[in-house]
Amino acid sequence: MSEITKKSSKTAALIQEAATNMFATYGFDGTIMDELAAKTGVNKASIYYHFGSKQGLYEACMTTLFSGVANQVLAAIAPQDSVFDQLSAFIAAFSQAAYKSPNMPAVLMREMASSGKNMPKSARQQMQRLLFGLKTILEEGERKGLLKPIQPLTVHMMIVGSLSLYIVSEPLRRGIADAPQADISVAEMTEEVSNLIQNGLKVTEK
Amino acid sequence: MSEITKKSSKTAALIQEAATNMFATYGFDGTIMDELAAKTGVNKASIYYHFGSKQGLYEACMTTLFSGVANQVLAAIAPQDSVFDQLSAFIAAFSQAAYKSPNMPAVLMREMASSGKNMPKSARQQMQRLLFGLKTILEEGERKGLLKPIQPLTVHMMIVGSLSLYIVSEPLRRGIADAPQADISVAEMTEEVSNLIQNGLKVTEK
Amino acid sequence: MSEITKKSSKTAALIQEAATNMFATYGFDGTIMDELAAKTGVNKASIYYHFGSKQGLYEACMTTLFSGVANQVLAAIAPQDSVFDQLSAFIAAFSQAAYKSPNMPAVLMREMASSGKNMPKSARQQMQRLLFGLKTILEEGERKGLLKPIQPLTVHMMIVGSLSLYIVSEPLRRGIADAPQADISVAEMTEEVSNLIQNGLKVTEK
Amino acid sequence: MSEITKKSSKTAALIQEAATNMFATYGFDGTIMDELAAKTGVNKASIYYHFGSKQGLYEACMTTLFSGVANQVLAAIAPQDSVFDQLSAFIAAFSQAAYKSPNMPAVLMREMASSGKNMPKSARQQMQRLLFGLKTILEEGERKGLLKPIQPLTVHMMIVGSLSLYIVSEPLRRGIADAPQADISVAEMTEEVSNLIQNGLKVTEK
DNA sequence: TATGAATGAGAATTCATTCAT
DNA sequence: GATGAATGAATTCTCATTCAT
Repeated sequence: MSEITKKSSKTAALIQEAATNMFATYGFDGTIMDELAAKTGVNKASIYYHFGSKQGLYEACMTTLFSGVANQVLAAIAPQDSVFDQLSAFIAAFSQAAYKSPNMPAVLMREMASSGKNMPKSARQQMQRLLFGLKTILEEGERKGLLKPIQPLTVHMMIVGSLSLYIVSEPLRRGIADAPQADISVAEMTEEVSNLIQNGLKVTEK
Repeated sequence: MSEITKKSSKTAALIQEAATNMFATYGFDGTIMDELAAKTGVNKASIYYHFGSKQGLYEACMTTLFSGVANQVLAAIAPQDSVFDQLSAFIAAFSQAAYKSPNMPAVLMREMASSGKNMPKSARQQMQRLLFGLKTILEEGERKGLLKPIQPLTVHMMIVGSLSLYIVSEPLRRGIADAPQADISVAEMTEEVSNLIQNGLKVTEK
Repeated sequence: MSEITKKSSKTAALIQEAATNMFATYGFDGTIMDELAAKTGVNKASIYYHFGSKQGLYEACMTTLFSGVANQVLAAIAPQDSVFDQLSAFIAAFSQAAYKSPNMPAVLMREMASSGKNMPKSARQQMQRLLFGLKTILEEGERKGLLKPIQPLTVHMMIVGSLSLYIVSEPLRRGIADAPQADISVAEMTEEVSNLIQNGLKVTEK
Repeated sequence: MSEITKKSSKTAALIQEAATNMFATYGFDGTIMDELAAKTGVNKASIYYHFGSKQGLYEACMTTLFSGVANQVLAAIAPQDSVFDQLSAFIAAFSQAAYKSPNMPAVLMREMASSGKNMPKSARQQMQRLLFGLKTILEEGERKGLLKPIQPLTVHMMIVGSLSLYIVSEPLRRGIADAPQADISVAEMTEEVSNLIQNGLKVTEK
């Protein structure tokens, strides 16, 4: 709907998947339509037939990508009862979603860096859904006297920022980390982030 | 010498400053030499005279950008005595550096997203210096029984990731945050991050 | 049969009408099959089904267009007795035909400008019929001592050129004419052309 | 000035000349930038460097073309004293200008056919200058009782339309004219047009 | 140092046409 | 007859880089 006229077809899906990878890896400007065509074995004109333009293709990719992540995370917190389980589930689900689809954090960081210049509204709204979910958890925790008051956005940025950065930097890290062996798995890192945030937020009764 | 042939001059400085902005805003591929020339009023050939190539210009920009940040942060923790003060200073200094030069987090996120494809070694080393500084603090804290054991990289990612994301997303945020009034200042957010991390890491004697 | 394979049908007629407009407005090269399809609501492949190719479509359009005009003009002079009435009728009929179907003069001028590159033979023959009709009138007038001798082609060009130019330039004229109020109706202009030509050709007895 | 930034250089002149020919011969849409580059031996990018876009190039060509013609014609009538000599000179000069630069009538007819869609304002103004010159002549003749009253636009169309059509159709004519030998020279045709118009306009004292 | 001009190698987009259903 | 999908071959335009002055 709107201008993103995604005509269903295997070809379109094939293109979109490959394009999402390329956009995540090389960015919008670094992604080359010829290469996408070559990579998918699809004629360049077909890409334009299905998506209208590079921008249109990008928007289709972003919308699908971010709605997928938002759905996964929100689905993961729904069945949880306690505030801490919800927080745990939120972080774990986001981490898993990002890890399984590392395109998302890559694209997210790039878009953030350019103030979302190319980001379609629909993709932005998915991020809003996530933030809203987190906000609900934090407010409930605060109301019940379990969590210290804090700006949801701060927590959101800490979760999304740290995990995205970590996952995205996996290839690069071997060069920055002081020692390769110091590298830890995403699971471990997620665990640490989750603990740190929960410890940091927990109301400590004296 | 190396490859970064920065012949000092007012022109070169002018170019580099504008280029840093453009690289941060549009990325390496999205930055166009013609536009840089137009924006600075400098002849395109002059840019090549001063920096050799787009890549050379980029590296000069990155090196300056990141060494500045690393120097600031490390200078800020040096005079601190207690582990907590050092941690505090680290976070505050990084936040201030990023806030004063928002090009840095933008470039950082972009580079992370593309696995540091265009990042010169010298710029990477500056990031390593930062991580090493943080590691030193955390290890000392752990040795003294003040901090829980944690991977320095985790903390690094939380600090750098959350603050970078926050600062960089300032323009975009009005669209993502659920309510504009929920937007908080960088100082407040930094404070919250600092508290949360210190609370989360502090060893709690029962 | 020939090359103009016009399979009659409502669809074909619809296409041809819209195509004639587009060819007249944008020229052969400027007319785009996709746009024609969009404008008519007909599937692009259908156009090819009915007309074989863009060139085939063009030829069908041209033939219809020019034979219509030639028939109208020749039918108008047939019932006239005097040479002057015939000349009058010729000019008036051409003017009316061109006015009712301004596609014709537009296409005519374009084709002339490109040496009739795309013009099918059948359409050219219609123009020849017109010229032959005019020639017959002029020769008869000359034989009877009523008209000065002149090349029929000269008169033909004056009639066709001036009226075509005038009719076709109606939209543009508001910009060229020195004053909008100077703009006159096609009928008036035709009248003036007719008078001027007849006055100019009339043998003046002393 | 304006957007038509014609950076002076031999190359630019070379390009513009060849482009004018191509635009006249093939029309705007039919003119291919690659061919122009090949024809001139100039790199394609140079064309864009000098003229910015195909449209920009077109506008530069049109402006030069039409101002040349207007200048020639107006210069030719200036030294004439009598109204009839001025009229004669106008027609002869336009004919010669069109004959020497047959690009002009071709382009003119094409532009008229598309309502001047691509015609820059500056080129239109040149045509206005011409029309204004003719108007001045006709009004003076009328005031002196030498010429019948007539709309200047009618005469303008007869002159420009007939001569343009004639000159432009030279190649095509062999196919339309009833007999090749009936073809007459531009000079003869111009003479006939000139006589016809002057005879037709002359006030005949009884 | 500075600059106007030039260019090779792309890169996005278009368009007439075809084909399977 | 009709249609969605596909495609090869252009075609316009871009961009980093170079060069002569």
